[in-house]
Amino acid sequence: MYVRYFVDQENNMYPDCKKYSNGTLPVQNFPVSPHYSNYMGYHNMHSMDNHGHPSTLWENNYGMAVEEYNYYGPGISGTSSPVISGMSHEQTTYDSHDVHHSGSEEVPLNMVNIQQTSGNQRHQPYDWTKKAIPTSPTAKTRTKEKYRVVYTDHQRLQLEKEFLSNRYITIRRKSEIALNLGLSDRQVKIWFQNRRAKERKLIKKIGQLDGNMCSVQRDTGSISPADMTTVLYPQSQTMGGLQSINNMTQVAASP
DNA sequence: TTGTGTTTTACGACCTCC
DNA sequence: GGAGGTCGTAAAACACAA
Repeated sequence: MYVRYFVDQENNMYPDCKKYSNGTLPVQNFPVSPHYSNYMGYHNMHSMDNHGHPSTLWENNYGMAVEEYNYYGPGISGTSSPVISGMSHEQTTYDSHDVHHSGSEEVPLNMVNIQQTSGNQRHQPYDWTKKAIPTSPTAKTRTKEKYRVVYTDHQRLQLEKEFLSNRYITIRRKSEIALNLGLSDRQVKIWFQNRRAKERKLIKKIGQLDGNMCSVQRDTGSISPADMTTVLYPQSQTMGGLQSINNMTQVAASP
């Protein structure tokens, strides 16, 4: 559904190299749209109270997530990225121990083991819990007390890996990643949205700095996401870690 | 330490599609 | 009508120079 929409949209939107000056992505070979009419929403998003105990700050207001999906495409076929060549969805590893279970409840990683991430201990565990937390389940907006967690390096790294594999995530993969990383489906979805926006921003910036983007496409006929990834992240083939990704993006973003 | 610029989550508005 | 998309933006988190 939406996939075809974007294929069409992007085909129409970016018939030529102007797409880059618009800061948008090149056309991708997206899979045929998955059937996800049964998709009912995202999983519970848990939070913790001031004592570090899980609480359902944002309870699922949209019903239970449906675990069964009729069909899902094989992901982005024909877009095997050289950046992560050989890494399929199945090969993208997630550490099961990263999902912390408290009783029967699954607690988002970033709210549980921040202290475990990135030995530099840049993030202080539970710092966010020290701030005012809406006491009402309905107080989920940011109007008064903005609610924003900082994802762990591991979460971001895995999301980056997935993004390098597929710019657009299928319902199944979204659920899998959400489960494995202890995030909600909604968080994964929004992360991908923000990540695409970030890439468009980078592309736009690069396009402004270097008008060669048009010539790149002209020379290659069309530029694949993998090619674009190589342009954006020339050092990322080793996937040495999130820090390298961050450095690369910062380099790409810097004038 | 502080001020400032950048990046990262999260959301609302609006869109298209089915 | 509900899904997810982009776009713009708020605000927290972060980086870094002074």
